[in-house]
Amino acid sequence: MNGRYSYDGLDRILHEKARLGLLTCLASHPEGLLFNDLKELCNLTDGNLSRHLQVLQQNQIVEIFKSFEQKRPQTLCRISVEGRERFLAYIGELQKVLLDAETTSQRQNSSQALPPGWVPA
Amino acid sequence: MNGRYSYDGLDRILHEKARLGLLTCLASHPEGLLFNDLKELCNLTDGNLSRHLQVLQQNQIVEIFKSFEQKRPQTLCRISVEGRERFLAYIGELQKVLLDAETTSQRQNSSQALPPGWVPA
DNA sequence: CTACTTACTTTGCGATGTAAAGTGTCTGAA
DNA sequence: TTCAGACACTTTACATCGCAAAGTAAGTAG
Repeated sequence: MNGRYSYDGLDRILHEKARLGLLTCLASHPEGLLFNDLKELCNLTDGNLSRHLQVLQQNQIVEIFKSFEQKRPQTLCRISVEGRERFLAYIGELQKVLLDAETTSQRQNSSQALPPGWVPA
Repeated sequence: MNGRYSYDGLDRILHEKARLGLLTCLASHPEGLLFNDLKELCNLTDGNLSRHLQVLQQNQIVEIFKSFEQKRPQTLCRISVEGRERFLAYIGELQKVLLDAETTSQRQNSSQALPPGWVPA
């Protein structure tokens, strides 16, 4: 059996600070969001956002659309059906982590009271 | 103001699949755990575990102790007081993510019905 | 004395995330 | 009409990171 605390369901693609923010954001806005909206909502730089969207698109987690609005290029980003599924599965695993974390024993070890024979490394 | 979805509280050191497992595990076992217990609980290879513990120790998140039990070296690992604080703060931020994720709109976009003028990238 | 096990540590390297630089188009001023 | 600057991204370069594989050291069995 796999380790109780291995959390294999934590999809590497989604388990990334920036991308986790992006996906959470996109999941709450199923109609899609523009590049600049995403940039500000997730507090990312242009290059950063571009790169992460590329990764998400290549993994079929988001769909990217282009157009020209008022003579300027615009990028619209939308979470895909598959992306939503993967995101929900990921979130489910996160809930497991939180559940495990809540069972954290309250008693503190206070950096002392170690059986003899142990020396700090 | 920072982006609504930037999740700055997601401490990079803790926001790592393996280390998140390790910390969750260690937080639930404040008396500490042996190298091999951790290895199995978190389903990690020796090298992997060694490396992550080193990172966690250098960041004062865990304390490492050595001893010889039955003529074999033993490594005991325990979450530090500071480590527990950082872990709880991290978990708090995770809860925010889950809360945001739950507000996910149910209506699906079904990969269609896009305003005209948009073309797939 | 040799091979094997245990308990890790170190090394090497490919993959990843990010800042900085670059590209292309449009707009307004000189 | 030319040049600077804004806008909307994309590409590049690099340093960091995670991980598997190899290495170390000490004890044990044959």
